Amino acid sequence: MRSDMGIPSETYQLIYAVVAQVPKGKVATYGQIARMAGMPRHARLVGYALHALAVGNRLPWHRIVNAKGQISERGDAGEAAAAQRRRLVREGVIFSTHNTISLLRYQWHPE
DNA sequence: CTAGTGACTGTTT
DNA sequence: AAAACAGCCACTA
Repeated sequence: MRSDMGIPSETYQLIYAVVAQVPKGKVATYGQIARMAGMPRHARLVGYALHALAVGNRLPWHRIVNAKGQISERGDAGEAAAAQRRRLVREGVIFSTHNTISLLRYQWHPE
C-alpha cells in the first residue's frame, strides 16, 4: 500500500473528474480523457488510473474504450471486459461483430 | 537514483 | 492491411 493510499494524486483526481462527466449512452477514448484533463498524449496514464481504481466506485469507467472503439483487455480471462460490454449495452450502446462499437455514433462530444 | 511495466495512440515500416 | 516503433509518464521494486 502507498503511504498516501487514501489520497490519490491530483493527476488521478483530474482524470476521474473528467471520466465522471461522460454522459450515459456515450463513450470516450483514453486519449480523449487525457486531452480533456489537460494532458494530451498521456492516454496510458488514464488507463493506469482506471486500473488503480477500486472496485465499487461510482465512476462510469465502463464508458472508456480505446481508440479503435473496442474494450481494452486487462490480461484477465476477459471477464472484466465482458462486464464492461454488458454495462454499455444496458445503456443502449450497440456492439457490432467482434465487440466493436461505432465511435462516430457514440463518442462523447463535450461542449 | 535506475529499470521494468502498462485499461494508449499516432506515425512509420 | 498488419505489425513495429516511438512517445509519454505514474507507479513498483
